[in-house]
Amino acid sequence: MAYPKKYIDKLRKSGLRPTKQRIKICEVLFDADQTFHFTIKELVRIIENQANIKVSLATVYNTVHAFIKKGYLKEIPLNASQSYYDTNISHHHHFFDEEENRLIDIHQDDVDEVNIKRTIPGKKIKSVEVIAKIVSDNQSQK
Amino acid sequence: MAYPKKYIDKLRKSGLRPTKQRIKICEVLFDADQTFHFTIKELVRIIENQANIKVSLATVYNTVHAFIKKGYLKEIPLNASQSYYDTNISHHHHFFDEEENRLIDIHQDDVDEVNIKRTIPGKKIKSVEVIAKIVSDNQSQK
DNA sequence: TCAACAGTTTAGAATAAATATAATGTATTA
DNA sequence: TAATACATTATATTTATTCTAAACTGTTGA
Repeated sequence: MAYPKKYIDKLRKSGLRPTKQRIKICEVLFDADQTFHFTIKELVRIIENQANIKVSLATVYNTVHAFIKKGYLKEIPLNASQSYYDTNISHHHHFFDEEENRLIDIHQDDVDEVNIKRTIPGKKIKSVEVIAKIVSDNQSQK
Repeated sequence: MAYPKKYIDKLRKSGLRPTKQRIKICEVLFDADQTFHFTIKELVRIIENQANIKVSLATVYNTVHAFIKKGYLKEIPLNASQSYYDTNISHHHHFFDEEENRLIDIHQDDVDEVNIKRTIPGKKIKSVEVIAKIVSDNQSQK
């Protein structure tokens, strides 16, 4: 019952009741000293490794999606076989290393503001994401 | 045997032998007067509707992936349940309308060049894609 | 031209991510 | 604290994608 208030609030605001499993998910996601990228499977594995709480895949999916809807997490647009999520919800972009299946943050300061001149009637822009795919640079410029 | 030479070449350069099925795939993809976006299922359906050739999913997957590897098609980075491909391989970007599951091209001229100041040692940038998610703009600014 | 080979097609099976289901359990409220 | 509404879970389902192996076809060279 001594759940951290900040996580109870986060869950409530996301339309979820604070439960043992969900609090644990919050701890893993939001206690970290750095933001990080994860897949659902990885998140389940982290929880299993650092707590004696059993959390089902379904609960993790539901909770993560509720947080995304609320804006506490972001999904990273990528054509990978699994979905990747990000605890860093600030405006930033990504490198994706296809050879190592690895995501690397690009800070907002490292990319000029992306200014889209075209508009679509009746629609507004919700988000703008830059994905830069990187590969090994074997032949350096001779 | 009267297959168009341009498609025989395209297939050969992609490491594939020209076959009836693959030529048909080429015709659907590259004869169109406009570039377009598609999923594998849609492509199979188009072929079935406009030809009396039976093409299996596996053949379409293999051929599309060979073309992507060669650079004749592009995969669009998106977290949709299916993969979306693009016959427009020129440098351009996309709106993705999540409400209607619809992709819209943004011409290169409509976005300032994305200049990434950060580099990753040993890696080079292979591609840079901008995805702008759009949603209905109901409450116009009052 | 045609036999032999290497590569191709296909239906169906396998895989895997994501979602749905329904029985059991738990937080909330009055 | 009882009743209710919501959660959790294991399991089943769905769906995209990849794999497989048998039948088929384009290619090569004699």
